[in-house]
Amino acid sequence: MRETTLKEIASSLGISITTVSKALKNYPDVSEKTKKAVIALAEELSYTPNSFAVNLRTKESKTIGLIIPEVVHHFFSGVVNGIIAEAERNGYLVIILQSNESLDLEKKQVALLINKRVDGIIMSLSNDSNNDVHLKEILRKEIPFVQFDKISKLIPSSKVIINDQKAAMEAVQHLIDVGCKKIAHIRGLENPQNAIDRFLGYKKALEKNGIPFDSSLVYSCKAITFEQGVEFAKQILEEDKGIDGIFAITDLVAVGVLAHFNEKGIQVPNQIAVIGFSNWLVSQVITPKLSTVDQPSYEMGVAAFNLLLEEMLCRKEGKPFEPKIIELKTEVIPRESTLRKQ
Amino acid sequence: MRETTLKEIASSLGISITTVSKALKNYPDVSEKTKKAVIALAEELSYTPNSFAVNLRTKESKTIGLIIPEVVHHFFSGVVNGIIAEAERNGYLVIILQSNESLDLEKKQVALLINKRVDGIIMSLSNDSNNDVHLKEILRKEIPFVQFDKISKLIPSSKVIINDQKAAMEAVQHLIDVGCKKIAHIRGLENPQNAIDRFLGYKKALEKNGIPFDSSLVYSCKAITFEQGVEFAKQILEEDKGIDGIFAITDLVAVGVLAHFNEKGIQVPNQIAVIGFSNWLVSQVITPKLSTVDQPSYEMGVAAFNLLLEEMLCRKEGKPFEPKIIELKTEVIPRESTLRKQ
DNA sequence: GAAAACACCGAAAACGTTTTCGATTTTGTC
DNA sequence: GACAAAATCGAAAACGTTTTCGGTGTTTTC
Repeated sequence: MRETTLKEIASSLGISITTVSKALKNYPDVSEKTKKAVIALAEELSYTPNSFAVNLRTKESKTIGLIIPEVVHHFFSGVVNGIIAEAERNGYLVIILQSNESLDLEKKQVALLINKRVDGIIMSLSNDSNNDVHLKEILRKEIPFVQFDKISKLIPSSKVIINDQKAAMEAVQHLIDVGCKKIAHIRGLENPQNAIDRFLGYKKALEKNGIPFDSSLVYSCKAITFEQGVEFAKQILEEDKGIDGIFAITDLVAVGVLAHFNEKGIQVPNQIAVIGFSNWLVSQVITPKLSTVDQPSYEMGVAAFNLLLEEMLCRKEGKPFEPKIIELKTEVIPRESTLRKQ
Repeated sequence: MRETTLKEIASSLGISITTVSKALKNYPDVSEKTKKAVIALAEELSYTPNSFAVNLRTKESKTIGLIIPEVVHHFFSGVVNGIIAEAERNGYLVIILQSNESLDLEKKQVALLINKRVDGIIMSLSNDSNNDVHLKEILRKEIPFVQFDKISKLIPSSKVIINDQKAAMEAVQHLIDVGCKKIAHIRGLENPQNAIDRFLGYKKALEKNGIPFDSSLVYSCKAITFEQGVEFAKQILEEDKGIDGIFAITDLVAVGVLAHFNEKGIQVPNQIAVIGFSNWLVSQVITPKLSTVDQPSYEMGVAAFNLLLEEMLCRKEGKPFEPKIIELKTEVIPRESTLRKQ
């Protein structure tokens, strides 16, 4: 299947390649007559420009790269949606790579995208990634770059984030508002900024309400799983410390807690109230429905792409670019797991 | 940031571009000495070939396109994972597009991929897609093409599928095996082959066990949602037909059913047993844990890419390609929602 | 010592497009 | 009718690579 080229149209019409090209791009120095003829023939032969040649000539591919730790995660799926949709709306395609939380893989993938010469890169870092040379390389090459969600504060690029600390504070405040006096926190792994910030938010909320912080009420996940939630729920019941509220690092873990409480006949929320984080699909279909904090994932994707686009346009004109940071609003969503009957 | 080119290396070493290119690609007609020199300098200048130029010259981009109805779906996330991982392992990148179940969008996206000149296309069709011209166009252009999951039987391309009918039969057989006598089916939308095949499997299983088919026991979803499950559960209880088993088109719907039954105090599985389909994450964390049918999503992605790769290699050598169909095994996963205490 | 074989290199074409700049033709003006 | 201005076109370079094919010069063979 030979594809039609400008050359074919040109020779078929007895004019030059230049003129054909200009006609199709509506240059002012081509007569209406020839424009019509060219466009008609192009249509007939269903001409479409060879993007490889265009890329080479224009030095851009209208393609961006996206690296995320995992697609399966509900939150990332939402972001991916937003990025893809917004990119497409602007004539860009998206190459997606998954680091699977592996720093090595992440480095390889950055290198891959750089030498594919994508027009820009959007990333959410893997847990161990921080200030490494592969991220600096992106900046050094002046490749438009946006970080979102799991970011490195040390890399001065545009960013789209939520205020995890504030969001966590609000979640814990919500527990306090419904009457919880002794609130436990099931926190995430050690490294990720997310986990740290949410923990700090938990602490601050307690402080603000004059509740003394008690480190024995903090349970640290070894992995972010349902089973981990079940386990801590079991432990909490056994320890019988009088905990009446739990803030979990994420919905999946919270659901594990709920499952165990259901099994043991613990009344949620009246005995113990539970709130999660991220508004996973599962939080809406579990019994009792899980209160949580909604992260605007789709909007995050849209914002990330738009920041990238801004930088791409700016760089194209040779101007220097000033990174921007967008902080999106989160929202506590109260559901059955915290709605106490007074 | 100027990127190093072959030309720069050549003039810097006082040799021709040709020789540099050959040296880097380890051609036999370059002396070891010049090879070493070239490689050393290339390393030093951190040369990487301009992929735009390579694409143009070689007419391939080592990039494939993937169109799916939605990423958020747990099953598709798994497939995407498999495709991306296997593609990367073979030096290919993946451009992902989402049709959002819109035929129009799907058509545009196929056109987009075609004129991006991806090396191949993998697709799961939107619900209304079937035998349309955009799919035929892919074949006509002899672009390597693999369909998976939601396929069109009318388009002769390679395919990776599960046997929905057989899987559904096994699910229903499982219900029968645990003692269900009157089994309802909550089926999917009208068009998708999936929904049709699962319905047929339901019917066949009944037949095989001498249970008369009763069309009033089939409930048709208007949308595949949790709420739809709740609604049908309500209806089933109100109608009080003596239904003691339910096979739902997918886990999400089944979870809706369970939620309502939980609320109404219906004993699952002893009064009514429930089985879903697809093994969503949610099925493992709901109470009672939902029996379901596991679809090997990751393996599906791997298989799809490998079929595509096979065709890409074949076409490259100018040979004709014979489409292959791979059928992957599914497995009934019995959990609490069907495990009756005898 | 001539012929053949071999080792090494480079010129040049090709991939298909975009854009600059100069050339030609047409139109307008007095 | 002469000249300027405007309208229209095309040659050619450029993007950076890959690959064919021919040309040297050197070594081997009998």
